[in-house]
Amino acid sequence: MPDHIRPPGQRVTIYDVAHEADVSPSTVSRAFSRPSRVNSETAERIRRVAERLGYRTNPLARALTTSRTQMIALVIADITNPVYAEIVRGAQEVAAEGEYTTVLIDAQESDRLERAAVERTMSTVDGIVLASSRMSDSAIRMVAKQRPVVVLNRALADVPCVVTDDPRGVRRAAEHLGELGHDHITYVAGPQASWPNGVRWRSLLEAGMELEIKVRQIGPFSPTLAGGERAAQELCARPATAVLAFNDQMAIGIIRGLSRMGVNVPGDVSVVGFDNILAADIVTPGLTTVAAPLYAEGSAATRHLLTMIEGAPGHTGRPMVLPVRLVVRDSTAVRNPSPGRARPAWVRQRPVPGPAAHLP
Amino acid sequence: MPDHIRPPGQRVTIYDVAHEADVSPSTVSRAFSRPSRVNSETAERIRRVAERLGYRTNPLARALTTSRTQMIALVIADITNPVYAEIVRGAQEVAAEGEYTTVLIDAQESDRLERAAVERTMSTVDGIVLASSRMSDSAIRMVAKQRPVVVLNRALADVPCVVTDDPRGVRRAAEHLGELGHDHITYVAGPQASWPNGVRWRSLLEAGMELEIKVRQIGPFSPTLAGGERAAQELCARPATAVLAFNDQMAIGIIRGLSRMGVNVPGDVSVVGFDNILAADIVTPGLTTVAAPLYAEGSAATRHLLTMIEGAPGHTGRPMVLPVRLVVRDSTAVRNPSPGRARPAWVRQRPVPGPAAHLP
DNA sequence: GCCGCGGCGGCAACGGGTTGCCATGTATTG
DNA sequence: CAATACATGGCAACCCGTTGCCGCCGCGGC
Repeated sequence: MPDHIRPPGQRVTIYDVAHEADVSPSTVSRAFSRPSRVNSETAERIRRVAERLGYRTNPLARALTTSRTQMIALVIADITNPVYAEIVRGAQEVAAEGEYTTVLIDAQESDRLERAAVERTMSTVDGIVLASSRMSDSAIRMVAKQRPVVVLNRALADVPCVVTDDPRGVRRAAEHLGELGHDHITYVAGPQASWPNGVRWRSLLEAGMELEIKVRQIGPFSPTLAGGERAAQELCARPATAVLAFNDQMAIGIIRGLSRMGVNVPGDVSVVGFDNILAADIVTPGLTTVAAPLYAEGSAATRHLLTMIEGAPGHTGRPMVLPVRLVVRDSTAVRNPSPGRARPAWVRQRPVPGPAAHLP
Repeated sequence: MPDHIRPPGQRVTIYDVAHEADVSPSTVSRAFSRPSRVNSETAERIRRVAERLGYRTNPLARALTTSRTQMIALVIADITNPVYAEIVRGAQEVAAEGEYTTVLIDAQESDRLERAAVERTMSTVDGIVLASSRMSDSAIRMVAKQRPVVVLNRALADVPCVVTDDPRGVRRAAEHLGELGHDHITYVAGPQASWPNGVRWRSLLEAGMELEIKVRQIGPFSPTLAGGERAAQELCARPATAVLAFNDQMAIGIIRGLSRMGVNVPGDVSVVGFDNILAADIVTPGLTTVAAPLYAEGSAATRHLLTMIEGAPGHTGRPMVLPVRLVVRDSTAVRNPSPGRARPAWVRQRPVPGPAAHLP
């Protein structure tokens, strides 16, 4: 029982410890932050007193002078989107190793909210990982000027970036569809503020050139199940036999929307997604999709961020590119032969709008 | 162009603004934190100068004296679990209204990690929402002694709590299964550290009593797809016609596991889940499940937390209970009649272990 | 015996705001 | 016109650690 009276609910400070251990506050401070700078016996005594009093160093006060909070921010575009879960895990793992706390910020797919949140948080963290940022390039650079920043899923000059090899993923998807006999691929676009959205479309354009597959784009749609279902409606008006969706959630929405309208996947339409989220495996039919190394994305970005925080210059040359792979499941199949017709067989002259038009 | 030379990369402080606006630092401080305390013209001038210089108040420095950081922590058990997404959204909404920043902490289903993270973060936030905490009661109380805390999905004396009406949800599920002719329900347990897990089991026991339905429990299993698949294996060894799973992810795992072994859902076995995650709607067959008002959970808990932070006494009497509802989809059906047999028809004498034992 | 050096601990300034208290100056009231 | 009240702004202490610098002490070398 400490004879020193501690008012309850009051934090214990180095001054309390110093008083109790009969040393100066600076010695207490050093006992924790620079143990080599103080006699080991004294340090031990201080540590024991601190323990007894329940002393915890106040990170805010420490940060005020050192301007290091041992916290990093991880900003994700949409917590509702399961892709981020694995990215978060990867980031947390690395951060924890380096004794950093990760604070997660959900931008809710909003440029404005993201900026506001970053603005507020910036000064309390040592660095920031922007995963799929919806902010403008200039806004990102502004942030990067004030704090170490690593950008994920987006390439940007002068700021360290980690991206996945989407062009290769798109290429593999296009090859796969081509091999199945498809000569036309419709890209269902996601948010225009999303950088990979542009990359994927351009990659598809390019792959289409080389593989002699025609491509077109519809959208943009919201990158959600609902967005996919809306896309399905539009697909009915402008039919296709092969669809590449911006992400898995949209792809699943498309499959559902199409099925509801009596279109068979993969019989009538093949659908490919992006990300390989868990649901891609549980939906019927299983979704063929381009899988990204999500965990690795999170950990790579964070590792890079930590080295920057430790003083290394941000490697701003080329973005770090992580490999992807095509996971083939049951949502893609050989093209439904529709001899002599430009349009696929399932298209009725007047596509029935709205839900539930099951074929007999 | 300010004539005052600002060294680049250096933060602008109230002293800079004070110098430029020709007032004392305290006046600048008040101009922001207590505008009524300073002449409105002066305040306006100060604000303009601050704007011009790009001044931002340093939240750490402010917190040092006020011990208010305008941040709250939201600790979730597992970011991989989609239920938390909506909870997070609800919490963020309310927090944002009150000008608070939400920092998310993922406990990764680990008591130890959760404690460590809370320990580290506690002193930098004004309050904490513990959503599905895996910590011990005493650990939670310890935290609650130092900071305002609201606990979600768990009831605990002396700490404000928000819970869902699981007993009623279980009761509704049992009634539903009973009406379909099931006289035996197997509960597939989730993590033992999860408080709702115990509640759900006990509620099922009770409902079984009243409705004259036999109940039993298997598990615990991990509350994931994989956990559900393992449970499916065990269900083969100890067959059942009706299953209530701890959550949707497990329920979906069970459906998949059973189908892989040739068991039909809902033909042979009815499955009910908990939470009504998005995937419950996209899995085949659609999952019958007990839906919780996730968004409301997050917002209610946070609202309560904010009032506590503003000084209101935490309402620790009875936990706040939110209503649930049963969402009936296709994973439940009339019990497969298996006349004169104690065991359901699909059980072979020696259940085939391992995957893929499709019936002809 | 004197000097230099290394180990250790204290002093005091600092980081960036916040706030209690007081000194003005002006408006209100009797 | 004196007395009082209020609006406004400055001074200085404080929040809690961190760190540059200095002084003290003991030891070894010349």
